[in-house]
Amino acid sequence: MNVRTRFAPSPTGHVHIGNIRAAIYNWLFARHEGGQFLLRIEDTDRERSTPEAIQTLLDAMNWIGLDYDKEPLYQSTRIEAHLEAAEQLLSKGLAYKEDKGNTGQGEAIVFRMPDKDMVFHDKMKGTLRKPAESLNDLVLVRSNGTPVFHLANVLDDIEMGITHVIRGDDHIENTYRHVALYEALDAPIPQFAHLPMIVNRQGKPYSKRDGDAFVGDFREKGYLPEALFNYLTLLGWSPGDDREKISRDETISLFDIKRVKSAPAQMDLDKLYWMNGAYLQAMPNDQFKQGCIAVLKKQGLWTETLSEDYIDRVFDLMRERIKCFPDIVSLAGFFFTEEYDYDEKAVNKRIKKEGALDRLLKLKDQFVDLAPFDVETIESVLRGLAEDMGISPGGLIHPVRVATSGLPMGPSLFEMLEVLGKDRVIERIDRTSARFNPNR
RNA sequence: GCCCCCAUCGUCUAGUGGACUAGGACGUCGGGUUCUCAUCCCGGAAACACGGGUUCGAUUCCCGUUGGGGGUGCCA
Repeated sequence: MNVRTRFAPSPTGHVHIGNIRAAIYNWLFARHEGGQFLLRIEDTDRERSTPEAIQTLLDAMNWIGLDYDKEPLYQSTRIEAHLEAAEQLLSKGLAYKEDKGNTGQGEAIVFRMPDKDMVFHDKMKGTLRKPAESLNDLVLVRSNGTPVFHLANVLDDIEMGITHVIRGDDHIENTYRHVALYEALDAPIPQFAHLPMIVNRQGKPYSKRDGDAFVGDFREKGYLPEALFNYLTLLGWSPGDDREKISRDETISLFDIKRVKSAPAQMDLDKLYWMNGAYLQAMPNDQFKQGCIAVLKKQGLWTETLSEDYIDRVFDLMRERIKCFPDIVSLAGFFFTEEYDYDEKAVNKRIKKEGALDRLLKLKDQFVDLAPFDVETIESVLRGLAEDMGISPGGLIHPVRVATSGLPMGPSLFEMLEVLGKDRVIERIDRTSARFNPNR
């Protein structure tokens, strides 16, 4: 069978995370089956469907890696066909005109639901049925002459030759009615699969009010498209074994719509963050560098004069500690500016303690004449001084770290100081000392 | 109200009548490695919503209850 699926969003300027997941499943199914994945843009709401909104949609799909076959079909080009089909249903007696009297604009065209229980087979949920008496007739064309979603949706799916409709399970109710429409239109009925929704912490459908509801939100926060893709893929589906980090190609070959869960799933941002870290760790060095640099530039921390050697060494130090590109700013910003912030708690604990500054300055004195200023010499001087002072190395290590980076944690201190360089280390210790000296 | 869908650790899930003292992952807690953080390693706590059936035997099948969601639009 020649499988053909589609993604049919209405462009609103944002792409909802639930919609993109539905798109992903359609895409995966089509790719797995060697079929086609098409895009239909439901742009009949001219108010919202601006060129920018459409571009946002296309960008989001491109970013997360959903390529589509053929040119997108714009629903607005199909209105004539929709109206014509409604007329035909009318002439066949399968629909009727009605004026509820409250519009004053004319008569609507209403589809007469057949007097029988509606049944369809859902690829995930099994056989679904609904009694005839619970299905009302369905408006196809409004009294103002515009076709409604149901008519347009079904007609366009027929036009595009869609064989499998994979969508959110909020559409189950519609499907009973759509099936009746397919029959009335004498068109082959596609297979359906209804995905559970993505819900928020309260178990309610994920909405924009929950934040992080749109693809763009994750992109802006520096998430990797492949990580989001992988995470979303696992939100409702699993390969059946313990694999979790699964490449795109592997997912395509493993994907089975029958293995999609039928219960709603909740976004777990912690796990997404973890997965992003897994992809970041696995990425080639150069790509990692470029990603970090992009964020630094955005934050105004980047200077073109930095030597290649310096940035390589910084990124080497940070490589294992970063799970999302923006982390480079909070964890390593001090490598790129003298105006780094001091962590208040760390300062209280390591700098403002009795005698801490004196010890720090003594260490600085040792640094002044140190040559070379490298990991080995720094470490031996520091440990030697600690021993002379009768304190543990940590008694010096922690204060220097806070003084030179502002942070209570970070990369290996000796390497960090070496990369920073002697002059800057001394300067930073002096500056810190002046700033927090109580006797000033 | 009526109709439809759903129900395993906090979260994502494995599980399709016995292999389950219910497995994995994220998170969390404890320990180890270490100059801190991260990584890594070891270990712990943590779930089959409830009640009836069916069966020699139910997480697994059926019914009901409860809870959540959706629909019942001239919205999509």
